[in-house]
Amino acid sequence: MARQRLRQEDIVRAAIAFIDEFGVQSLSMRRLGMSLEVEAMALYNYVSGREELVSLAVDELIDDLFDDELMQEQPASWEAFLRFVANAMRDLALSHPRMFPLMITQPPEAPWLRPPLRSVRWVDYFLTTLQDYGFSDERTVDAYKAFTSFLLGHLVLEVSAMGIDIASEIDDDAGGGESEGLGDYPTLRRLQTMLADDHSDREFDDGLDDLIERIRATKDA
Amino acid sequence: MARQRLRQEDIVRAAIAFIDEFGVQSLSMRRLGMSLEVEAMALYNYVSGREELVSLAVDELIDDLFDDELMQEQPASWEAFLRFVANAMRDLALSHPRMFPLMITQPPEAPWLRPPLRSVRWVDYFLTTLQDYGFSDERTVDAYKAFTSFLLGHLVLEVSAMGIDIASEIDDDAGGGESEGLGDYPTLRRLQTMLADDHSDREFDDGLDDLIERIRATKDA
DNA sequence: ACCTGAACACCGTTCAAGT
DNA sequence: ACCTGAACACCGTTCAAGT
Repeated sequence: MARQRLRQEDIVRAAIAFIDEFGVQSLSMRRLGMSLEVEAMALYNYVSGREELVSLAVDELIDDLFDDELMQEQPASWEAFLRFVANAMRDLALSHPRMFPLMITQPPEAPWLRPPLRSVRWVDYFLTTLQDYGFSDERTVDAYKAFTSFLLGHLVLEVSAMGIDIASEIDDDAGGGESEGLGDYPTLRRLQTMLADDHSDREFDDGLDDLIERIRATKDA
Repeated sequence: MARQRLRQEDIVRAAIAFIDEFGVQSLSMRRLGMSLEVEAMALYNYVSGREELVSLAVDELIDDLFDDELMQEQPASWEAFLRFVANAMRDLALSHPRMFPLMITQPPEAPWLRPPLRSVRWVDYFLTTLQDYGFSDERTVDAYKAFTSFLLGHLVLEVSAMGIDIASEIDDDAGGGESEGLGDYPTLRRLQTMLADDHSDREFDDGLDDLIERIRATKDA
């Protein structure tokens, strides 16, 4: 049969593709094996089990982001750096909406690694860069905390608004069922279209501007 | 045997207790049945399946928060209201750390319901209250978006820092394994203790103060 | 009306056996 | 060294049967 040797990375990438398409709940060792034209049990030569596989999938995505986007060029300022990281992470979240909940939900390597920046390599790079731009230790840590908290809040909301059901592969009732039974909630009914208006891009940029403004204000205080 | 009749609410509360203790991944219909001294298959008379059960568990917690905390008294100002809701939600998240990821990860009733305020009743009440304090339509919606995004960011991070593994019931390697292999990351190593310092309470309060300040600044603009 | 027990089609994972 | 096939202990869910 001239079967090619499996490699852990191929398995992990297949898992990411599978989760992107069908959701984690649908990922089984047997089905993933099928997609790789191998018996499920062969996967155990490369990963210790399903749990580790999911964890590796998350790590892979985070590492990709680091390698592809960041090591390229040095940004011109710390503001540009924050914008760059924020937008790269946002692109990642929006292009893998079924993976993103796992990124923030899997336990990080250490409790002081805050999602979605969840690897020592990443966080060290982030902190070092800020320090290179003259941030003190205190301000570096403050900025890291404010930045992660901002990023997380926005991205979870954006992904959630995509209506992805991380649990099932089929949406029973897709589409924007509008004002179903909102009769008892007049305020909600009146504001509904404003709430549904999607200004994610602008909200994200404005929030980021705000954050940068606040960091700037305390940077040299 | 004088078996008591099951009720859906008892099943849902048992599911919450089970998830709190062991995590969602450990919840099975058979095990939950055992904890209620009933065969698993009896549960299907009250819930359509495991998926609905988890969804009901999330709703139950959100409803509890609404009933227990909010309907009590009218707060003295919109600032007091926001603080009240924020702290109530934070208490809920911290006392059910294994449920919280489900609250933000389950698809909401409508995509414009932003977690963790994920019920029409809740959101209508929130919006109505702000309007009672003189917020215009635009400012109400802006405040709602800023508030949910703030709350989500902070709470996800706090829960994540608790190191809860939503996937498994046993932590292989619990405890604060400190500076394992941080040799290649000097910045991280130096800032590690500052990062690990838990100032969640202060960060939350400061962030909330900030948010309220920003909302105040635009309220009558 | 509600619960049970057996059954079905799946899981994750182990392990002896093949090559 | 790596993959397979059978096996084990579990799942969620259906359904006929009991009471």
